[in-house]
Amino acid sequence: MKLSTKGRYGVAAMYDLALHYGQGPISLKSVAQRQGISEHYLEQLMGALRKAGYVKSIRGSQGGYTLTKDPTQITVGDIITIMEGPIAPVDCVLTDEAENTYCERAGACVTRGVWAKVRDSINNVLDSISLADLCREDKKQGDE
Amino acid sequence: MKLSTKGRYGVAAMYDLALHYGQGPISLKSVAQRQGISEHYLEQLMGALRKAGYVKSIRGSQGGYTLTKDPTQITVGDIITIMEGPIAPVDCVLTDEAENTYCERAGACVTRGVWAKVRDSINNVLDSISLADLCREDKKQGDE
DNA sequence: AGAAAACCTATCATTTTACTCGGATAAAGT
DNA sequence: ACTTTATCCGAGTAAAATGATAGGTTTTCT
Repeated sequence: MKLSTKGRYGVAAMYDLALHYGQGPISLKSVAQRQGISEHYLEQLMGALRKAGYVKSIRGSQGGYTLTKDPTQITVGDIITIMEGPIAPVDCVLTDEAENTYCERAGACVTRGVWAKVRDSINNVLDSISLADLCREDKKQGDE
Repeated sequence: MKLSTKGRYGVAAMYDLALHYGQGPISLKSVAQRQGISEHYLEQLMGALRKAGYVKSIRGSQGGYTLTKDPTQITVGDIITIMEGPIAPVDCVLTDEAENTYCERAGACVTRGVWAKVRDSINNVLDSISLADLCREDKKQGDE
């Protein structure tokens, strides 16, 4: 039940972009340095976020990335879903309809209910936290 | 964020043992057949559960496994923890003290709070469901 | 004795992970 | 125009994890 670096790096990078929201394009080089991530690897991850429409890229010198939406409108759950696919502890609860595709036991499976509850509780947490929330948290720590 | 088969098989097997609790030793062969698991692989998994004290084994003909505690006293969280190690989306929240071991950024890391919340919400769900709960669920479905 | 079962160690094919490498393309400043 | 700074794109790759399988030993019941 571990998150891969894709998810962690994705959230770290998006959080970094949120901290600089409104300051023009931010280069991946600077993001990678601040967050301690391989720049080249991060490039690949940002491609996914760009295709999903969460970030916009500006090529060329002085280029970089910016969020396409306000940090209040992007949740940690959004990012994780893009980076790692739908959150689900087992494939048979990927969607509410996936039931029969993955398990012939179908409705008779009592453990399936457990995994669905786990999925929902994870999603509740992740969807309730926006990038803006993280930025607020950062500011609070800086004040101390 | 997927559970491995270790966790799933472990819960399935323990659930099977719970259904037969009080009926003497249950052979892994029968468990494996009912749950659709490789018998030989399941053997390895049961070793971990035995060492952790959740099951007792009786060797020889007519032997098998039994739970060491009442199904009400064993939670899904117990089993998953044995099979997959402590539940935590990232290593820096394995324990509340793991902070500094895994991340020099330590207290300044705002995402760490997110992972701790996810960890707690998963554990809340898993620790709240006992094997007895699953058996009750099974009976309910049988009645329909 | 013979069968059934747990127990133990080793090996292995496949997949996933977390990268690296090498370039192509694009825009800005000089 | 040229250089620099970026994003963009596809391939390759070493290491680890996963999900087993293989083959044998020991124990106990009938």
